[in-house]
Amino acid sequence: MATSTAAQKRAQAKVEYDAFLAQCPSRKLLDRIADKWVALVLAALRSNGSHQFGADCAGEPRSMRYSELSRLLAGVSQKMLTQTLRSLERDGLITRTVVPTVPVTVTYELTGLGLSLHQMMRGLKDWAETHMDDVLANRATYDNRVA
Amino acid sequence: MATSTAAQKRAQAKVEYDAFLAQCPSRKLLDRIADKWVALVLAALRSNGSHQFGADCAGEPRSMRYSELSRLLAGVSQKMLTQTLRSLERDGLITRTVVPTVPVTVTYELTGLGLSLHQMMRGLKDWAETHMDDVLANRATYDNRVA
DNA sequence: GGAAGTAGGCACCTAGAGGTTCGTAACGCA
DNA sequence: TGCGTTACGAACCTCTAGGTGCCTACTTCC
Repeated sequence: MATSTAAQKRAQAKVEYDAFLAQCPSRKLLDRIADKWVALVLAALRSNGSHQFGADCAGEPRSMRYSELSRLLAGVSQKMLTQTLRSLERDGLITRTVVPTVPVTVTYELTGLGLSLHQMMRGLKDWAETHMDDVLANRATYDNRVA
Repeated sequence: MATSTAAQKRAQAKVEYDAFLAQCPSRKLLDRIADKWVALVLAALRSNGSHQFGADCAGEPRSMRYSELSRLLAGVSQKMLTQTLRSLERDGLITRTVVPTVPVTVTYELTGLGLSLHQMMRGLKDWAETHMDDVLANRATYDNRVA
């Protein structure tokens, strides 16, 4: 039943392309850091209590408690914080250590890998801060032209 | 009615933090490049027909036709391709030029801004390629410990 | 003359990201 | 005695990014 050749070839190409994407490391990385809170957690663990996204980074990575992170990233729900921390730990980007005090204390800290990732994110941040205004300006004029 | 102080203060902090996030340029950039096809389109416009994510970039940015992109990024639906291209054009990252031949021809090309963004993305890609294996290895051992 | 290409628009549908709420167990504090 | 904290787990709910399918006019190839 070689009904359609062109359509079938497209479908074939699509499958192959999807397979290619599924194993592309860059894509995996994008999926990782695009999680809403990942970047924030990374930045927080690198900071010392300030809210600014990357305006600190002076000194070595800090270890932080769950509740401390929760307060710092005020917008995060407890569920998402837990989920994000777990996934980061799973990927070896942070370490989780439990101290059995009376109310259990859990601290999180960046690993070397996490640190290097955050380093990379700073490059991203730099680009954002230097070019994002242009982007927004372009967007505004575009919208005006259309509207 | 100062019923609850602690809970209210948390709510307050959350609102402020959300407002802070809403205007954070880094976050806007992340939202931008995390769109499923943005990175692929950028890479495609920078390539010359190869599928490899960034394995080319030899030479100046190419201009590409809609159908050409559609074939190259085999997995993308027409809707998403159109949508992605429009939003990229809106942000001044690519240009769209219509040539009124008999079947209208539309070509897309990277702008300087788009080019610099792609440059930044390459840094991301480099990180991915050097460190992603570690991440995946960590993930595997973590999963084994738990399961 | 039907299939295919050219560049999309429009409407509907679904899976999953992320949020909300509730509960825990043991303790401090007013 | 009842709220607050510590670090979550489980159920439930919502919203939207992204996918699918169908449509257009016009043309050209087999």
